[in-house]
Amino acid sequence: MFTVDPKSSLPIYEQLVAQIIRAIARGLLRSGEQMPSVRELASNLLVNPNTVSRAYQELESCNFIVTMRGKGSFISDLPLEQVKHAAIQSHIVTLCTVADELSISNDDLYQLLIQTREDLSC
Amino acid sequence: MFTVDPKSSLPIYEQLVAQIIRAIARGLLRSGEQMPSVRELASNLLVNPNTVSRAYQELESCNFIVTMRGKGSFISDLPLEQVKHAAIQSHIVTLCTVADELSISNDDLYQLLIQTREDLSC
DNA sequence: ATTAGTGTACTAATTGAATTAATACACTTA
DNA sequence: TAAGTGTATTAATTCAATTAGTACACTAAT
Repeated sequence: MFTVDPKSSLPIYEQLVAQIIRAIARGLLRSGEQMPSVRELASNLLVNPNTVSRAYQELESCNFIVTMRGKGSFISDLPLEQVKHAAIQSHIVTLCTVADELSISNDDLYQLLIQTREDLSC
Repeated sequence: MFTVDPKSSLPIYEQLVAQIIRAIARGLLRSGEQMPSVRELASNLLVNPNTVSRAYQELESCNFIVTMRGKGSFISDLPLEQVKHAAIQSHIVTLCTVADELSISNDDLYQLLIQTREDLSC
């Protein structure tokens, strides 16, 4: 279900986080569904269980999953929109901070955003 | 004119970059004006000339200043708006990339932006 | 109680990037 | 030629990030 490249400069646990978020956003993983156990996934991917645990902790800190010691990790049942907004918030704060420092207006910011998204989708 | 804290976790050259950008955005440094030389500023701040040079290079890569070997570094004469947009572009790309991954719409993004900027100005 | 399953705390090794400095070089102008 | 400018190169150092080994803690079923 998931794959990992140990040679990538992107940390293994980040690779996992990205894949799992994508799977949730696409509806491949649904609310309440149980994730593979830390040891099981670690064994499949040939990495240390702590590495998978780290990924799960990142996901839990963004409320994408809920984890219960002794039971397992489960896809969160919070509204997906809410979770996604929380997940992107830090990036927005960063952008706004820089925009403030440079005195860039909201309108300018929005124009740049629209343009950039169009460019990225090509 | 500028100050620096060697004990800060923020690198010295980043501290300099931030201060100089702020000074330009506020009009304290004007188009065409010559910056202090690398050695002079380094000597004032008690840091290595390369550290100042690094800051100047960052600024030049964002087109805030123009630098000429043997002559000195000068505040860019590009339109300020253009320079500011270039300076914020990388943050926008990051945000858009994450938004794509989470399938967040432009409208949602804009709402979050507006809200965050209001919150920050309090 | 025991067992097998779950996640996690703690520690330590290792790597690797980031930062800064020393030094020597290259260019410009007077 | 001299004194000023920025910069390339190298290396030392620090420091955070990543990962793994191991032992612990919790849950549920038997």
